[in-house]
Amino acid sequence: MLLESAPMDASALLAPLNPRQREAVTLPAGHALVLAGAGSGKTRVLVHRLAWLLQSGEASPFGIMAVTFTNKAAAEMRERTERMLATPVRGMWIGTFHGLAHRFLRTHWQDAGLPEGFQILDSEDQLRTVRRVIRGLELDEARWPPKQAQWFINGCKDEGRRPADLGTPEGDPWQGGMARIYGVYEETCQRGGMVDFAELLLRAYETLRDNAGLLEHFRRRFGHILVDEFQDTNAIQYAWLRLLAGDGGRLFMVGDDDQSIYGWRGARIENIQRYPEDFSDVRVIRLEQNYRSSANILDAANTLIAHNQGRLGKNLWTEGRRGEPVHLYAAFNDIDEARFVVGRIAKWVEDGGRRDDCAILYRVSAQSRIMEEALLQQGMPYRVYGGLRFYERAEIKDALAYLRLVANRDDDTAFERVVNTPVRGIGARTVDTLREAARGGGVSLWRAAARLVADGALGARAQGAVRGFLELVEGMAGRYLEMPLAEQVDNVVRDARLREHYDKEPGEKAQSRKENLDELVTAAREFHQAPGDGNEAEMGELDAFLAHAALESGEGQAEVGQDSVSLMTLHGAKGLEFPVVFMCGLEEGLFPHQNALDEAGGPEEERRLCYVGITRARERLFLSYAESRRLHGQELHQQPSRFLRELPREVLEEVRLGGTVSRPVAASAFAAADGEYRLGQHVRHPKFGEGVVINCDGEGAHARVQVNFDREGAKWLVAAYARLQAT
DNA sequence: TGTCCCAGCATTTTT
DNA sequence: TGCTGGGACA
Repeated sequence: MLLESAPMDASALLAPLNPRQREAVTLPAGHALVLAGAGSGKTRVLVHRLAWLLQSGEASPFGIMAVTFTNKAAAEMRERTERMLATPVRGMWIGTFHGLAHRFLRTHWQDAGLPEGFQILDSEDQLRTVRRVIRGLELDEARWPPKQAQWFINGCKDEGRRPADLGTPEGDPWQGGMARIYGVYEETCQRGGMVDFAELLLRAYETLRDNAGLLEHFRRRFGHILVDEFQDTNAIQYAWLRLLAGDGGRLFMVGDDDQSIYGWRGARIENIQRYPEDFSDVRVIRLEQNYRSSANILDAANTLIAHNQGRLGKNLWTEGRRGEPVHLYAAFNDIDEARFVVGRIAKWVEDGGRRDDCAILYRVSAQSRIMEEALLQQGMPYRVYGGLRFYERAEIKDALAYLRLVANRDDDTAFERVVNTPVRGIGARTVDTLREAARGGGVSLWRAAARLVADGALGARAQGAVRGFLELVEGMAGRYLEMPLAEQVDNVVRDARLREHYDKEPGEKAQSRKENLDELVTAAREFHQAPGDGNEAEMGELDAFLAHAALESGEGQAEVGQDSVSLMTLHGAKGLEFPVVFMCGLEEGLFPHQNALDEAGGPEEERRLCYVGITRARERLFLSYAESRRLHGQELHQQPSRFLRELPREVLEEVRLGGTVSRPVAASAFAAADGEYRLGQHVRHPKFGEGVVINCDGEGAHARVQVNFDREGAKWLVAAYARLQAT
């Protein structure tokens, strides 16, 4: 690694920090909670803390563990620390919860009760496996939706519960059924040597808990444990940290309860609240000075978040300028909103700004399309974050499934994925037979298939097809043994005839799929196993690559390289910042989202999400809502979001478009209904003339009537609540 | 066995 | 409105 600077001495290391940050960085050994507000230098404190521990001799790299949630955050922390110390840091455990748990399990697979070559199931693999289990149990998928079962299983694992812990489910058939599915799923995974994401954490936790020697070893080793985004930890992650810390360890937790937005996937905001109670001697430090946003933006954020109850409490402040007011735009509809946003970006660029400076944030991904259309129309380059990532693409997963079978013939998920991909005449009927045999014999699909072929128990056609498949994979396994990884990947694509398979697909898809397969070979060529710390068993190259693919699903979209606008969900924006931010769709039901409003704690989490969005902005913040919006092919008329009312009037400024307003068009209109309307009823509007009622919703004052007006082929949007008259 | 069409469904997402 | 998965059909 190339390092440009000389190592800093301790005072140089502390020089750029403010007093609070410095206090946190130089805390003496002991437990700490750093409440780091948005833009207060959270990562900086973590990195400096690492560097300080190492440089002051307080700890050796071997004695430090640093945990994050994303690979990106882990990589950034490592890089910045190494740059600061001007030397690569060896032996330190730095990574994601899942990555570290995986590392632990690879070394201690025997203690964990896993086969040496266990494979990682990503969410999609897990869902397929769950579905297979449900079908195997001959349960009705409508009553036992695989998605919900997956949710149930992961929920249990996140809480540390095994099927045996669920008790006898008298009186609750739903819970009983789910528990049964969970139990069989667990057996299936264990038999196939498959480990899902939640299992990585739970298994690592249990192994440590039940193995005094191991626990003692790791407790002695890691004198310092640093945790990023503490507010996002779930029950098992926190339990694991507490277990590791024991009596002697030191937990250095950094987080912000106001930015907890992952409650819906198991994050426990309570962890951050109970931590000072669980350990008696926790030093709490608040970082409240913000280096990112203008005072107006901070005022908006502070006032908004103050509406939440039970906060640990923080108030962001800045020495910086007051800045522009926060702009608010009330759009007629979503198209108008998009045009407004793009117009403002164009203006920013005209004035010398970069498109890179601008981010469009929205609550649901479905909102991106209308924005994309507007951007496209203006020929403005943009990049949508999120979506399918590289290792999640079908063609990549197909190729990897072959490799997984090469590595582990008992991997049923991989088997099912490619047994008939490319089509080789093994249809649903035959696969059913295989499943039945596997279930009956308590063996994997591979073994069942091998036995059926050997016994000649299949029909002639199926017999040949299945034998062909078995021989194909065995052939691969035999030949690949001595090959370097990249060559194995290259060969698997050729041997399985995947390119030919995708060629049959219509459109441009085939081309991009083939390019992705080429890219996979490149990825394999460039893949280097993360260096261990010398105490670990070395993994095979193929196993390591497969684990890498599951744990780091790769970028969503290749780097564009050119100056472009960023589009992402509010969740996706966490941790980022932009000079210009547009927060769109501030409407009741959309943001806060209706589904969240129906959940306990949902409204507050939505507010935190809004807080996260606001605090992404450095200079200029635009909020917008639409009176009417087309979503899922339905015209929606929602009230402006409650969050808008909760913002301080003084910092808001409503944007009015000068001159004639060009009214965007839409197919229908709503009206408040004084009288009673029926579907199909003809009505008259003073301006738009004759129309037909196509939708009635609600009663009395809350009633809404949707009317279709058709005038000379043109379609019109009527401002909401126009008066109608029955004709 | 493989393909095509239509019904049902649609927060947020990392590992 | 646009995708997915299951069932009907060739």
